Amino acid sequence: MDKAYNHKDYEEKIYKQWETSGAFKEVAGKKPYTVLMPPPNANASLHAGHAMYTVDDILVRYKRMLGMSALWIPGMDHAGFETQYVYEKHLAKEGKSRMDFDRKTLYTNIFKFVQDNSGQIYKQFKRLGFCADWDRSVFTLDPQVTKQVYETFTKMHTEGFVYRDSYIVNYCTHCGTSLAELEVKHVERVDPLYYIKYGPFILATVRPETKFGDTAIAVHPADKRYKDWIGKEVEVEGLNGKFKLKVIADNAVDPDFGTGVVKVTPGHDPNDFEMGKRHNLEIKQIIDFNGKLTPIAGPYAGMKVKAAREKVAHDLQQIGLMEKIDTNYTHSIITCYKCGRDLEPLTVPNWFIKVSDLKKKVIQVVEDEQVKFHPKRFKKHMLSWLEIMHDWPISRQIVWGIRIPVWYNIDQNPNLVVIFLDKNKKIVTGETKDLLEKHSLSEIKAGLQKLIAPKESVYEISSDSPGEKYLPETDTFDTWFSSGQWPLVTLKDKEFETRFPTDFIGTLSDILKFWISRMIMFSLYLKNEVPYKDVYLWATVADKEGKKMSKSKGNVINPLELVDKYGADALRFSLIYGTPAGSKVILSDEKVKGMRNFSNKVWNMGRFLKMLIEEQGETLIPEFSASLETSETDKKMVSRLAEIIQIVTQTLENFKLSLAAETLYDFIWHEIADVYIEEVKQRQDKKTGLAVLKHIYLQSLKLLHPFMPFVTEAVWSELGQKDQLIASHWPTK
RNA sequence: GGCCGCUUAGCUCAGCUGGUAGAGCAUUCGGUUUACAUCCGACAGGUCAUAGGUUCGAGUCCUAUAGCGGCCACCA
Repeated sequence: MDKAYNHKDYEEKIYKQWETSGAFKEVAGKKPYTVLMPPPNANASLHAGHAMYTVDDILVRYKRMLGMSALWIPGMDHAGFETQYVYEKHLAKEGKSRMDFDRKTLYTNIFKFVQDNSGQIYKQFKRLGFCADWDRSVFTLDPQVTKQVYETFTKMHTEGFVYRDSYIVNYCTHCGTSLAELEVKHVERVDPLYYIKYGPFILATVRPETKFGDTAIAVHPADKRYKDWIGKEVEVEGLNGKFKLKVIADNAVDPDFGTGVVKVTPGHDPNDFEMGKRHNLEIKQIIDFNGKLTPIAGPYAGMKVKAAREKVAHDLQQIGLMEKIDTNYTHSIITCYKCGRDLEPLTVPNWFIKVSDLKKKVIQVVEDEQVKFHPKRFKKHMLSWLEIMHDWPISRQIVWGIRIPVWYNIDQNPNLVVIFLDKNKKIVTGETKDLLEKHSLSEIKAGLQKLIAPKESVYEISSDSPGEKYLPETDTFDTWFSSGQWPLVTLKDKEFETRFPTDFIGTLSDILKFWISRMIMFSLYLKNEVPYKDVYLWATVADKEGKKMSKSKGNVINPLELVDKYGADALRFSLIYGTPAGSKVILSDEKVKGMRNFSNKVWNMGRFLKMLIEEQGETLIPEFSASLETSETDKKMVSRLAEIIQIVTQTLENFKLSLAAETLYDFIWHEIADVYIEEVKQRQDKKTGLAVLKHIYLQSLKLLHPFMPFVTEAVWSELGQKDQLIASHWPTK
């Protein structure tokens, strides 16, 4: 044995041994324990956050040693928007964009791209020692997933949970897609606040260019200044002729902002959109998907939004309708988190899931703790989110994903808006009834990029085309719609009898509401059972300054560099030691180094023990047993071990992994090494002491194994143990 | 504005169902360098944010206040 534990000599070798011996497989006839791995993006590579999967690995190893049929099922997510964006950046380098391809080609290309880049992350997971059953890996675009998603959609449609409606989305006219709440970035900015004359009123707005889309004027119901106007129609002088607007009263209006009067533009503001729903207001689309004003804006049609804003403001000033401009107004705007440009709220027809009935059950199981959260406070988070959870728009205007299985008959729907590449590869946009005069249907089908079907379109649900005269829906499902069914697509049919609900799932708090809530919802809807019993909130990995690691901050640490330097065990222990669930962990070189020292200590204890035994003559050391004549110190250590076993088992059962790790660290280092070994070392006759010491040390290796699998396995075999430590039994006393 | 969390040794943080405080790192001193990329021992360092309350007893429960952080909403 070398003087120091050199992780590079062991990790790869040991991992192979585990894998080829089938140690990661389930075992027939034993009580099942099931953990689902949250699927990382298929084209991603490992970042510090993924290293927190260590928590899952520890539990799986522990339960396996307890004698359960532990199964950790891995997978990968196609990660719709995220992946398509990465691919498009890649395209941009070649001077191309997605507009150069028809839908089908683009999809195929992204598929190839993902395939080339995937697999990397599993290799990296293996370097961290993760003991998942890799043969069971599921990709969210695998046929069985698509099949399940289609079935769910069809069932929900039949039972009235699916509807179409226009929906206001935060649309990036540059990236050509709508963004989810998660993808939106809020930015503080100073913009001019225009006070413009509006009929009898003066109102403040930062967006004068949207006035062509106004369909009401609103005031607060309790505002005395405007009380008499409520319900009346007023005539407003515009830049495009006069028009009449109704004055409505709505609580959403802040009487203290500006003059207390606001213009309502349901087509281009989320707040106004909601107000429009409450008051049944007309939606006028005055900005198109290219970020240009539509013909409704009259002389301003075709102008880009920003230019139009300046021109409108200027023109209003010219004709004396501009009261004043506050140039010092700070407000928060939403921007695209990818390209940084301002987002445009636009309405598009969207597919929705009605959640009010579905979420009731979810609230109940969370309240009853059929699903438990660790730490507990996230139960409250979840409940408060569920309360405000609104209907779920499930369609995304991107290619990379599972297509919504809907088809439109062209004879029945003459007004489908179609964007396609004609046979000369030129983009053509228009409505089917016009397009079909110049183009054949097959030409449209071949070059199809996007289809926008008006809300009242007639459609059929089917995975394949129902006939010749059909065009497909081009929207894909929200990624959460498929990953929300993760528990249902990872298990095999018969496993629902034995492994469902699964036992445990680990996650980060930021996707608790997007992912965890939806999995529970789908699971209750389709199986009438919760998907798992315990939800563990991983700590977020932060840098030395305590800031969350993110690419944009440039403070990411590649965990593999730390593995190279200090070993997988050291990194794993750093993430667990001193890190309760739901907290944050500061990953610094010093900490990992400190933990490397611990793994080295464990190694040297084993090495020293072996030396002492060989010195005494191996055959002369008695077997450890309860009847062995031992000294007081030996006895004390044996009972101390029993206590430690109890504490570690208990803390693991309660998901207090950090306490378990700290207990082991202290016991092994400061009780066994510092005190007990030192004492045995001094003895004249070491034989009995060594028997006890060996026993205690080996039992401790078992306890430590889930946390530091490599060094424990290495030293275990160096001490002549024949069977693998990973397959040994968890000590009970 | 709403909700949640945090505030404990110089730093990073543990402290479960209440019984008058712990670890790691750093610092200082000593030892070892024939288990240990070192390691061991020791000293020092905290009125547990503040103010009330419940209790025989509170870092631990309750209320209020302050500072910090997070999430959500609003921002026309």
